[in-house]
Amino acid sequence: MFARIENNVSFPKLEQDVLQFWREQNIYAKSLERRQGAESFVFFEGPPTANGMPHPGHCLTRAIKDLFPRYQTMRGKLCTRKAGWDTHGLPVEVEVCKELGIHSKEEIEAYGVEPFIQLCQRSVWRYMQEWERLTERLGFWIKLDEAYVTYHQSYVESVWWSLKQLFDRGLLYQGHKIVWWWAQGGTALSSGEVGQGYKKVADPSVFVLFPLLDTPNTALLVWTTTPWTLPSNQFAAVNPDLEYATVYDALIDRRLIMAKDLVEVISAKIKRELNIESICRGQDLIGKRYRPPFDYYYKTLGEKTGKLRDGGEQHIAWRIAPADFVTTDSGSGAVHEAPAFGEVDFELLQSEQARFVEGQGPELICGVGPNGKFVPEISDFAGKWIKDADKLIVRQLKDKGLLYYQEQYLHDYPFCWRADNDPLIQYPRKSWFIRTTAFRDKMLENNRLIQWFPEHIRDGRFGNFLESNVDWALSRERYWGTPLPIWVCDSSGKMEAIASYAELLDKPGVAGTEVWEAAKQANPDLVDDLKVHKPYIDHITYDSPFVPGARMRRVSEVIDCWYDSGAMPFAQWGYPQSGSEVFQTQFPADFISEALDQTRGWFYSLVAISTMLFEDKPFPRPFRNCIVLGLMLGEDGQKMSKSKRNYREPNEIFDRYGADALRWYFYAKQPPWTEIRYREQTIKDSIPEFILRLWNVFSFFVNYAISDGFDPAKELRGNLYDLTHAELRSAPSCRPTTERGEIDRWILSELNRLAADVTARMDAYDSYGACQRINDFVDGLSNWYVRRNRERFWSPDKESADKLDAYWTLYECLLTLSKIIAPFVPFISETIWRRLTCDLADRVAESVHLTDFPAADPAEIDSTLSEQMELIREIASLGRAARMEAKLKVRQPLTRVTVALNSKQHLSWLQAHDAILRDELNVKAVKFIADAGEYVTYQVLPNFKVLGPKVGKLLPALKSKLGETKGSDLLIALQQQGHVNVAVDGQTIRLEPEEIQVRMTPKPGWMAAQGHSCVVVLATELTTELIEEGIARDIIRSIQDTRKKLALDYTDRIRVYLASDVEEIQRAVAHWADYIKGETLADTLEWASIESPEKVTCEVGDYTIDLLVEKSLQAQRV
RNA sequence: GGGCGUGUAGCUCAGUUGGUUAGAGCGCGUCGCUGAUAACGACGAGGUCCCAGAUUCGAGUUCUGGCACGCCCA
Repeated sequence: MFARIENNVSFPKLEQDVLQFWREQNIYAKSLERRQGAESFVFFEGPPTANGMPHPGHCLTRAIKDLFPRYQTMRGKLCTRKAGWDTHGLPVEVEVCKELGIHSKEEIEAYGVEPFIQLCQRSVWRYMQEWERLTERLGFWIKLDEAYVTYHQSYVESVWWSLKQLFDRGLLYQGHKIVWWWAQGGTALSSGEVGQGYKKVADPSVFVLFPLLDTPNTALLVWTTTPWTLPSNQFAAVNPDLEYATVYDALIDRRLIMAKDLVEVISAKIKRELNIESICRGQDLIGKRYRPPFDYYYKTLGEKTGKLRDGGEQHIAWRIAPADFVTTDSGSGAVHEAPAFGEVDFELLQSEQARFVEGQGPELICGVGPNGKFVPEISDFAGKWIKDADKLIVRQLKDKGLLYYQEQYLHDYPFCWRADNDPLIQYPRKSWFIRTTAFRDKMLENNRLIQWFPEHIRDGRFGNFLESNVDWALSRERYWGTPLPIWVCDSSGKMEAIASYAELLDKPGVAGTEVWEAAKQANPDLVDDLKVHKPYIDHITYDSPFVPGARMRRVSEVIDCWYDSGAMPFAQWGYPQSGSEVFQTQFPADFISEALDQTRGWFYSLVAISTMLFEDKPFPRPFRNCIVLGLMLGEDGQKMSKSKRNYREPNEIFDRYGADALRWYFYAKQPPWTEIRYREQTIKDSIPEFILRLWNVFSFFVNYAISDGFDPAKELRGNLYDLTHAELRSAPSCRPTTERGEIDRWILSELNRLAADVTARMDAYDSYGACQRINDFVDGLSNWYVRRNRERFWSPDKESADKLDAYWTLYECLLTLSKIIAPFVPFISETIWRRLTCDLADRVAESVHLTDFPAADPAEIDSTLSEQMELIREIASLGRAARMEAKLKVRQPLTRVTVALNSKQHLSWLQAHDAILRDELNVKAVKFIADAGEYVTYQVLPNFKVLGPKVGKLLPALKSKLGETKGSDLLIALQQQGHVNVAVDGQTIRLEPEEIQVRMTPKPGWMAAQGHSCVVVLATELTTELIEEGIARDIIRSIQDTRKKLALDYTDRIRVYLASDVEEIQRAVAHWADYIKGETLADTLEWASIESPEKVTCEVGDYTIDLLVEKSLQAQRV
């Protein structure tokens, strides 16, 4: 027998019980065992960093990540889910620095790299427990105890192996990267740090003359805001698509070239007329040589030329180059290029280099040292701090007659966030790169095969990013990260890559391992994985294979931690040192999901690495389907922020509303890729809207089943497991669907349609659509099936086939539904399943998560019945609307409603089911009519979708023509002839029945409501009899209300005393006494004068009546 | 400055290939039910679909140009 449902259900409490059950019975492990040998559904976990508290955004990611693996597991796939943790990188170092109260690299070095990385290693687990607790509490099933960890030796070695592949294939190279550089601190800053330090400052803005070599007395007018970069000038850039003017400046007797659109602006600045002499396109200026303002480099390299790739020869520098970033927003339309001090400028250098034969093109010129002071070659300013040199440089320009105009320029410029008087400069640093550009087309090709949700990511954000791919700057001059596994010969500079620690130890003459050994001896608790990290790994050297007597030493850098996470498809298994077999079966992933910010992060690193390493695989894209989650905002629509407290902590949400409420909110309130506003109220709402509604149906079933002794366990026979329809049929009293009543067949049909629809949508990764269908079904189950069938459950005949049908039908609905919703709301579904099967515990799946996802049985689906039921629900709804309009409450019986139908399709079915409408609308009769000319006017409209393509421009004319014709005449003609001819603009159009649509409008004077497929008309006249019956029902309602206020049990019998002088009421009571007594379980119904303080006064129609209700003694004896 | 996205009811959001009454939930209002009861149901009001042009017989939906907001990159 089922256990009674407690009155005050607490979902968080239920969830705790479920969690305990899952833990004790290892349900997750069993769900995997059950699928051993089955086809895989591969899921990759994008590793989070556990050095910060998890917040609601992480809950969303983890909820989505849980949904599809659970679903696919129930669908029969084997979906192992290996957790992972991202542990390297700058954020970890920053956290540790904060604790130590230090900032710069010097301070880290002073503190000691060895203790520093030991702190880093411990710091990454700081919030581990919170993460694990949240993961479990949310119901995210993943193997936490087998998690991959990016600092583990096996993981690092996998990464090394992959880098060695790239190195050996010539894809890993050293080059320059322009970084934001803090000269005083001697370190590069991350973009996040740079973003923190912008200030508004005034810098010099100078217009400088670059005299052209081959055009006499003519100079290019060049603009810059950083005079200190002029000595390092290599090019001048113009936009080839802009128009440039040659103007004559009489005052200095020179011709100047500048953007045509800026002539006026500049003329206004210098306050004199500039006459345009000629105009050309920027394209025509490309290649012209000029003399730079300073000749520190020009004097040796100025005449140097190099061979071009496509033949010919050209000067390597100091000529005009094309650049589309040049605009006419400010300046002169020509820009000075010092590639050392700007990223776009550096790119320009690279594209120039690319035009030359290897080794013949321009080299980077950098006249400033890492300390921000000029190098000795810049003899006039050597040793000067760059900003201090600005003035001197401008003065020199003036002396040389090259300064055309100078002003102050107000703009935002980044400063160091730790020392806010130190300006940052863009500065070239040696860096390691991966030649990803060589794989651009392959990556694009792979990208095209990925299913992105939403779709626009593919050609939008991600596709664009790939299109404009630049080589991956891999190295970081930091401490806590995967060391770059490259050793350099200290004599020849030749290099090789190492794939594992063992390989390193096998090298001839290896030395330096004692540093690690000593550390381990001093502190045996030291994690062994640290031996492949800085500083220990840096001490390991070996004999150079290139130069006898020389040694190989590791380069100092670590790598970008995005490379770590992008390597997870193989590194999580330690491949290829171990895990080859499992890697083969677990690549690529069927499904991954992260938020939008991972587009250029994890999604890119996965695609890039897999494309480069697994070219030979038939399927080198690392994942097939990817849901890109929207960003989550706080309650106020702003970014979530701890300090603003604009969101409630996940743990509090779990305690107040439960994990299911949160999950349902994530899945059912919006598609996952939209921006989500995290609102506590909306999370709370998912309880009454869905979870509680479902629970009420379940509780209704259980409580009645208990009182009626309906006990499936006693009847079910044979092999049971899933309690599918077929298994339920083993019970003798469980009749075939075809033998059950129509409403049972209807809800079972809906149930099977639901299973089919949810399967289709989930297979297409449309979780939002799936939830909408589930919601619709639960609504129909609760507000139509249960409501329409309550009386069947109350029926006193416990053995009647009809009553048993009702029980079996509702039982099946709840069982199947619990399986369908299991991936979404795993807790309540588990509770419902287990309580519905409590007496079958050893004969069926112990957990709903160990069942198969319900398969729809097409034989159970009756789509005609669905349509019919929908229609009758629409009619009932329209009838209520009409009553509302007429201010006739449902308690007042009426003689008749008339339903005018658009189509006769379901007429006979409706006629056979008028009892439902009589009951729902409280009327004595329902009349269906096809020709409702008496009540409505017909308006005939073209069927636009069909006629649009057929008649095109005539459509508006046809529409008004149809409007002029009397609708009912047209319809009759159509019915009689099968078609109708309409003359429009001199043409005759033959209309078929399906080419028109009919709209009915109630005629004035009737109480009617109009829907899509019918009009419902109310007969509003009231007879004495109807009024009396209405009064009786009012009285019943009042008595029931009083019963409730007296807290009577629903089986208690009562005595009722009434007092009223109104004749109508007295007549009504006399007439309907038995009915009233029956409905209210009253033994007696007497007129009396009531003096008791218990007396209640009720409104009945236009009058009032006094009532006294007493519990009947007789009843107490029963 | 560039790329991408978003803009629909008081709020949160749907709206599939263009088709003529633009939907849901919450909130609000009115009413009902009282044997699912610390529940439940019905009905209603509420919309210049950001703006302006264009394409089309027809645009919330397609195109162009704005505006606002967000994210990423510079």
